[in-house]
Amino acid sequence: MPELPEVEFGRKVASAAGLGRVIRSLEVEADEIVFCGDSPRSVKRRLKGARVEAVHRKGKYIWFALDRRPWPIFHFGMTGAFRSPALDPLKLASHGKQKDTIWPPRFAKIWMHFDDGNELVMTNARRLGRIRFAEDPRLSPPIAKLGFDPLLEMPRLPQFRRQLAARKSQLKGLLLDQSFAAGVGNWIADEVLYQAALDPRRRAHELDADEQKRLHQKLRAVIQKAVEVDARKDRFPRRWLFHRRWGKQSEARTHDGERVEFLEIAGRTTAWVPTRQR
DNA sequence: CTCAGTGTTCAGTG
DNA sequence: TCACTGAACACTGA
Repeated sequence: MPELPEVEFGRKVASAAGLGRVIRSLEVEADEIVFCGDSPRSVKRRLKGARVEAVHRKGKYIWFALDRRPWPIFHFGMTGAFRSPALDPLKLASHGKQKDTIWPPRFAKIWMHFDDGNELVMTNARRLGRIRFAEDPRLSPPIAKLGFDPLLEMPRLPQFRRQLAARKSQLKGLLLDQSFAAGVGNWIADEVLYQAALDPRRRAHELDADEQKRLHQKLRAVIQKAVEVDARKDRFPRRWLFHRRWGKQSEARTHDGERVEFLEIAGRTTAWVPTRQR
């Protein structure tokens, strides 16, 4: 589920639930993997009684600015999410008529109760997500190494051109590299390359001026649009490759009837349209 | 029962 | 150092 747009929606959920409020109490799963070795007791000690002064995101990471340190950092892995009755994606997606109104949701790893009665849960079914603490998240290991966030700090074209010229990797691999563009994941990389009409195997440094410009424009546009609709797939434009890429079906076609093919690049399934991407 | 998978990290190779 | 690959992580859901 989570690439930049989904994580940004998670930030909104956390913000709606907890911004400006005090964490009065919390339940914490004993999970050494997800909590990076921290015990439930130490997680509670750090969070209980703290006020959430801001909810930040960079790339696929979310962290809280609390009124005391250290601050918690959340990463969803492949299956995590924030859930809150204050802003529930499942309710939104089904116009309120969802059978999945179980609370707390399955696979809850941390369940925060705020002083006004609001609640926030982070779920993580496959345990590839992480919750860790840092004195200054923006300056510490995972987040400090990230490249630009395409929603918040998209470089201007001249600088983007220089960054491309400095990289010899394949475009697909480059877009997935979080130290280049933070928050791009597998489907966004494919969508951007499809819309920019670029072969995912092309090398970054060999793009011509027009190709650089298309990549720059589509990277920004795809992410902006997905964020604008709160990462709701049913609201992604109908002509996006996104709707056609799942299941590796040999008969897959684009909106315009072009053949969708599949490659493995950088260890990930890559959907692309050879008749269009050069 | 098998297996892909929307993510990250690390060891190993060239 | 860079570029890249493969494996590991963990476990659901098809």
